[in-house]
Amino acid sequence: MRIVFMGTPDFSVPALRRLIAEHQVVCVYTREPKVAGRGNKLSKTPIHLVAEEYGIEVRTPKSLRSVEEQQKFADLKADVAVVAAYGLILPLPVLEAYPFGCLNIHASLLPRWRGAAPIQRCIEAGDREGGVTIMQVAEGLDTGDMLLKGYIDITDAMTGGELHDKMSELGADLISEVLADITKYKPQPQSEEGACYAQKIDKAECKIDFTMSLDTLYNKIRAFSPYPAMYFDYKGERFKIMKAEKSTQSGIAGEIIAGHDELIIACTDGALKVTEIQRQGKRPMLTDELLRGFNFEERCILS
RNA sequence: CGCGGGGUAGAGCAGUCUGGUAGCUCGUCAGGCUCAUAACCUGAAGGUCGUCGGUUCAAAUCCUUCCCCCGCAA
Repeated sequence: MRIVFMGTPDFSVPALRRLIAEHQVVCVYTREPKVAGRGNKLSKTPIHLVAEEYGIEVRTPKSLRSVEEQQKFADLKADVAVVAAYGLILPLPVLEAYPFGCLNIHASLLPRWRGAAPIQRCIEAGDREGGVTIMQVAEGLDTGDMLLKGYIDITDAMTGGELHDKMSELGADLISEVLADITKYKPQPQSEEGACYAQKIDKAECKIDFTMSLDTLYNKIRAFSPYPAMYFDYKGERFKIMKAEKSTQSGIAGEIIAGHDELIIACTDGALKVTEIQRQGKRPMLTDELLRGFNFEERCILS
C-alpha cells in the first residue's frame, strides 16, 4: 500500500520502521525541529531522523489547517495515512483525503484513556490491563471507530517506560496486521461508557508530596519513571526516584527513616523504600550504589 | 552563546575554596576465626585524579583547550 506516515516521538518509531519494511511509505509528516535540550539547539524529531535514514520525504508543516497544506497532502494520492502520536489536529479534508482514511495507533484500550498521556495515566490509576487500539481518526479527540485491539498485562512493578516500549512494539505489530488486509477489519464504534481522558502530565505533579498515600505515591513513581520522574529536594539537591518498593515502616510524612544502608522515606500510611535513584547531575543508579559514598541524614523531614 | 552540577581504583563518593606523599565505603584476591555464612578479623592488589597546554620548587587542587555525562528551563 501507499502510505503517508504521521508521527513524532520515539513511540512511533517501531511502527514507521515496520511500515517501511512492508509497504511503500511515500512521505512522512512530523513536528518541525524545535529548540530543545541543553544549549537550546535545534533538534529534529525521532521520526524525522528515521525518515531521513531511508531517504523518505519529510514534511513539517506547523498546521494542516490551510487549504494549500491539505491539497499537498491529498496530492500524495496514498491509500491510507497512519498516525502515531503526531501532535497536530487533522482537519476533516485530511481525514477524508485517501480511500482508507487515517488510521491512528493509540496507546490505550479505548474508550478508556483518550488523549495525550494514556500510558502513564493508566499505571498511575493502578490499571491491571492496558493495550493499544488501532482506530479510524475522527474529528473528536480519540473518538473514532476501532479496528483492532491488543492487550498487555500491567504487572505490579511495571514502569511507564517499560509499558511505553511494549506498547510501541505492540502498536507496530497491530498496524502491520491491519494493513496486511485492511478490508478484513470492520470499524466498531466506541461506547461512551467507560470513556475517560488522560491529561497531559504537568511538571508540578512530579514533586513528591509525602502526605499522599503509599499506593498513590507508588503508582505515580512507577508511572512517571523514567520520564519525567517523581522527585524530592534534599539539602538543595534534586533526587529523582526511578524505582521504589512499598515498605511497612512508618514515621512522620516525609521523614527519612533510613538513609545509610538503605533509603526509606515515610508517607502517611507506610513508607517508600527507594531502590533506584538519580541525584542531580548524575546518572540514574541503584540506591545501594549511591549510598556507598553518599548518606542521607536520618530523621530529616522532606517537605 | 538559555541557567547550573559533574568526570578521582571495578562501583559509589570525599578531598579542590586555603597547592605540599591519593582517602572512605563497597567489591575483588589471599590468609585467619567459625559447625557455617552474604557475618567478623588481618593483609594485598588495583589510580597517567576525563583531555591539551600554562603558572609553580611543587598541581586532583590555580588558569586555559577540547571531549563526555547529567539537573533545570523551553
